[in-house]
Amino acid sequence: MRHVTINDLARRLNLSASTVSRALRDHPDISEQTKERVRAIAAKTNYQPNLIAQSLQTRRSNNIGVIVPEIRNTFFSTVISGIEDLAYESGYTIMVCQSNDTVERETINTRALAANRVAGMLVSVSQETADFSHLQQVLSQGVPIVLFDRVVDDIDVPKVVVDDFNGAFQAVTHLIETGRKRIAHLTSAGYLYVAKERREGYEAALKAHGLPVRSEYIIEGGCHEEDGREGARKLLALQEPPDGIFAINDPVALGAFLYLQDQQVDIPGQIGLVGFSDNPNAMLVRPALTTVNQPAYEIGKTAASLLLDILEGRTLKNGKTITLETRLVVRGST
Amino acid sequence: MRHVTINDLARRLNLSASTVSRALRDHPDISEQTKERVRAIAAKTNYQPNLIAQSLQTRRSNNIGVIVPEIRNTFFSTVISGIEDLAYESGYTIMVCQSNDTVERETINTRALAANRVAGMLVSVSQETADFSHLQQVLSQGVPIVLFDRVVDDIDVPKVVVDDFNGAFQAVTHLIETGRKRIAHLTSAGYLYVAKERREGYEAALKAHGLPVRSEYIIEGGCHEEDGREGARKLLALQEPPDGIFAINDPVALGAFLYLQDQQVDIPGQIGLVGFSDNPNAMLVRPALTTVNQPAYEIGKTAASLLLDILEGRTLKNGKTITLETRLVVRGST
DNA sequence: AAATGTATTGCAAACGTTTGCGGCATCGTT
DNA sequence: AACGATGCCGCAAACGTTTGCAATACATTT
Repeated sequence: MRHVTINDLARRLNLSASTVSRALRDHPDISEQTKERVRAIAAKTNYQPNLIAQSLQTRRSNNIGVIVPEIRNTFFSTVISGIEDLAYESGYTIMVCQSNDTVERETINTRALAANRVAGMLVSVSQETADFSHLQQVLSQGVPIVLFDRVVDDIDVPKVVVDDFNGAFQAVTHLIETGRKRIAHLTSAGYLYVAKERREGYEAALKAHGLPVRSEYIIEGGCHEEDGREGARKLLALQEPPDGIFAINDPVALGAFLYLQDQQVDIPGQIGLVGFSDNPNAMLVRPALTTVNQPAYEIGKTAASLLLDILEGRTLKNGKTITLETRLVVRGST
Repeated sequence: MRHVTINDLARRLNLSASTVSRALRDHPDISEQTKERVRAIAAKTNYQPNLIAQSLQTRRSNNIGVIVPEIRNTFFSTVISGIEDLAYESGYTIMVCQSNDTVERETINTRALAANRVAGMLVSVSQETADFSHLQQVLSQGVPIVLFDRVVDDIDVPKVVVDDFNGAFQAVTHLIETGRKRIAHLTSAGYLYVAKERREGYEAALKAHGLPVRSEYIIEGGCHEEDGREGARKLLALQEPPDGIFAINDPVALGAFLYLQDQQVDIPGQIGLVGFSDNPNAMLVRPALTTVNQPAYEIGKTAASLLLDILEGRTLKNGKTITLETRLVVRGST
């Protein structure tokens, strides 16, 4: 009813703990015969090395921390899936925290992970995060960080992002090329890098086609479905409603979609709609949602592999940024 | 550039490590004055207790392991969300693993978590799992387990499930009451408890209304969207296709939905369709999918609270089963 | 004045590993 | 026969904590 230790094995075999330890790690100093004996009894008693003790001794850990705004949200859960798959292959375990999009909880999470002495962290910052001292503190303790998706500029670590600007540019260009002239943007309040990039892509596309950037067409809200509903409501209430909407992500786009549908607005006839992420459920609505594909699983794998490179000493911990390609997926909503 | 330890603090204050330790945990033996000094320098140097060392010493850990078939899959990610929220409140961190529905990886995961000396485990078994020795082994090491959703009968631990039988019974009854007589069931091959229960609910509802259980109407496949497509294809190919379909879960139902729609089948006119889980995207299709609501977030919270009860000694670790209610949500697909 | 009590601190062992170093056979070499 | 080399193993310290016990200083009581 208790975990069997290396000392238990040593006692049963009349050996010292050090010999058992070395035998288990196949040290050349130990004779093949005793190695056999040790392995046999280890298997028989279901011995499992205490990674806690091991970590303490070797000062290295085999788990990595992950912080995301929220675990439900299929984008992030898919990223986590990618992270876990790669971590698993490399013998790491992941500790997952969610910030619920508050800096406060994000800060507590970083502390908890640091206290747990994770080997490194993968984080996607909260919507509120404007100050990065909690991340700097982690770095100053020698714990490497890799940021993904929700990255921040002012911190020199590797980052994995998609080409948000270009994705947005393509999306809005597509709306324009299909004949829309009054194009609105549903974005999020806060300091999000992705929001900034996508908004700039939106504005650049308008300008590139000689269209004005109209502030009443830019609605700042949150990142969830209800924010999309709310944004669509505001847009419809304008005296000159838009004929195209580019949403910061698919949940927001779907919220807008459902609201517009409720209001008997014809999509794509009256208003064309484009999302961002290519969540699986973007294909479910009718007309299906045009969106920008963002390879969530790949992002997770890439971020994890970047971190593992650092942990295994294959690379430095400084800020190269990997930008994954986005791809416009045209469907019925435009 | 390294973690500051209790000894560092002791040295800087000309105190012993024990005094610092006691001061930090507010032990009455220590004078208020030195407590202040210790707290001050701890804050200033950003001291964080090494939980690894602490765990080793106290032989207790503050992280709990979670194993699910797959993290993407909104049902499980929502459950994890619930688990994390509750764990966070109680000062625990979660280590998340996915089995990808194989026993092999599930077994390795349990080992890894056990080696990490988690305080307890929350697991939803894989589709393949028929042998539970890996779970028994964990239990025999004194590590409590709580099963959720994908539970197994032959193991005496607390479990959190929904009333699968009844949910299925309601769903099929609803199909019958809306006039269908040839009702098919898309289920999964394997040993899944939930599959068994739902299938029994399906059969019981048929019998209760004097309808025959026809084996050609029961398609065993997997749990994903593509399995739903495939199942629907097989059903349509029958010389007497069904007029109602009850799917084991929403992904499968949506796969069937999309296939039927492709084939110009009228839903609900020609075939009525019911899913299980009430994923958010069940509302997105048109007609919206009738489904059985399964409170994923609640399941996570409940399972976590059960485990925490055990960990904090508020209850025993034996097998009470908590059954959460299911609720039929009638929408356009029936 | 001695004894007792109280407040505050330190010593040292322990948790389960890993690892440098030294010890002791056994063996082959000269 | 003496020597060094080699093979195999154990001692002990260390990782960063916690905690029982002892130690010290001072105040209080009889």
